[in-house]
Parts: sequence; structure tokens; C-alpha cells
Amino acid sequence: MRIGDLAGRTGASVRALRYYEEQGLLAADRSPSGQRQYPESAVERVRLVRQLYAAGLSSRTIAELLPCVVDGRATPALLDRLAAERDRIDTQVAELLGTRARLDSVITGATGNLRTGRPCGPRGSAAS
Amino acid sequence: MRIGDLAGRTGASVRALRYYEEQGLLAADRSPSGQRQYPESAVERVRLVRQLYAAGLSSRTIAELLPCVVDGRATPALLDRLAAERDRIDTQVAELLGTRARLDSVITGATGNLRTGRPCGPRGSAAS
DNA sequence: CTTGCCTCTGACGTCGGCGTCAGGTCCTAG
DNA sequence: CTAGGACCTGACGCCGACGTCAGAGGCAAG
Repeated sequence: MRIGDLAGRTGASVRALRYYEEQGLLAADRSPSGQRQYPESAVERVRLVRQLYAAGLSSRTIAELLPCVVDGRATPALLDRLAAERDRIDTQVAELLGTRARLDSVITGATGNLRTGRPCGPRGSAAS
Repeated sequence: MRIGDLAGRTGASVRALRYYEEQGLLAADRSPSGQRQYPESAVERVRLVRQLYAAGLSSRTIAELLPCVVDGRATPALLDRLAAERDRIDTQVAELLGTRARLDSVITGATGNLRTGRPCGPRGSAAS
């Protein structure tokens, strides 16, 4: 598979795929003329990489953890890193849920205000 | 309260607080000599702003939504924006939970491998 | 009055994940 | 053979949320 095809099938840009390779996240064979050749498995690999990016991991961190995630090859140190990232994600989810709840209560409250036409306090409606 | 105190009480840097003001997220009175003076409520305001940053909102978006979140002053357009951000957060939480589950299964599987000393496939242990 | 920390404005630096442009090569269809 | 797309390697640009430095004032203590 050539780079344009892989881009089309993953949603990543051609530039991004070259960048992933540069960061050691995605290997590519080369045709005699130097063009990159990807196996089918590259599609899944790219999706994994993008998922990890979306979870807030840096290129460097992803590069460190990929062998472990892909091959199951782990050292105690890598397992610690993995667990640390997992815990970070937990924390982030908790914060996001808090923020979500806050936004939602604002939406609910403000929607009610629009209907009733009266102002309100920041925490729903507890003023005298 | 002066800017250094506010920084100390919120965990934000002095530079960040000036930046928030520049972006219209945090108002400050000025002493005759030009120094910023913050009321107690600024502490809560800064925490709110940082919470929204942490949820992935940009300065511009926060500036648009703050009047609504703080005062309950909403227009239909602002409510749409709020709901859109809430939905984006929902999506992001779902992705994070998926990633978390993946990392966790890797951790579980790899920890077992370390104990048993045998390799494994990427999805737990389904190979022959 | 002076010392030393806090604060001010303005402006450039940084970092990561790419976008984009330049200049050249490759390959497939007609 | 030729044209036009896809591909290559640099290398600079970008953007947002600050960090950091420079140079100049404020302010409470001794």
C-alpha cells in the first residue's frame, strides 16, 4: 500500500504519516525507487497511534509504549509508564465529567431562564 | 489581592494571569500606581477558567461562554455553543475510556506474561 | 534613604503536531 | 513518448498558552 492510500484509509494526512515515521511510530518498507510501502497492518497501527495522540500522549511517550502495546513486550518500567498514563487518563476523565456537569447545569438553568424570563444565580437558583 | 497572591492561591503563574486578562477572561482593578487588584471572587474565576482550558476550550471560546456560565446570561446561540462543547466533552470522554480500557488490558496481559514468562498476542491471549 | 522584593509593559522564545511550499523523481494511462 | 498525478526530501510557517528576559517603576522594613 502506498502512502496516499494509507492516508485515505486512516484519515491521517500524508504529512502526518511521514511525521509518524520520523518519530518512530510507523515503519515503512521502501520500493527500489524509495517510495514507502505499507502492509495492511499499518492501517490499524495508524489508528492506534492516533488514539494515543487523542488521549494526550506525546510522540515520545507513544514511541516508548508502542512495543509494549503492540507486541505485549513489557518491562516493569514500561508497565509503570503504562499505569501512569492510565491513571492520568482516569484523572482527566474525572475532570471532564466535572466540567461537563457544570456546563450541563448552566444549560439547564439558562434554558429555564429563557423560558421564564428571569435571571438567576450561578448555581441554579438559590437566591432569596 | 495582588497578582502574586492570586497566583499563589490558584496555582496559575503570574504570566498566565496577565494572559487571561489580555484574553478578556479575568478583569482587574488597578491601584493608582497601576498595579492589579483582585477581589476574592477572582480565585474562583481563575479556577473556572483553568477548568475550561483543561477541558480543551480555547481562550476565544471561554471568553464567549464565560458571561453565560458566570451570570447565567444566555442567548440561544450561546446555549448552542455550550451544548456543542458538552457534546464534544462526551465524545472525548468516550474515546478516553476506550483508550484507558486498551491500556488496562495491555497492563493486565503483560503483567501476566511477566509472571508466566511467555509472550502473547496483542489482544490478550487468543493465539494457538 | 536605601535595600530588596513585587509589579509593570513590551516583546521575543518555545514546543508539538503538523501545513505548506520548493524543486526534483516516479509511474501509469493514453 | 508524454503528460499529469503521486511521491520524495528538506525546510520554513503556524498557532496557542504561556516562559522568559529587559528595563523601569512601586512599596514596606530597617
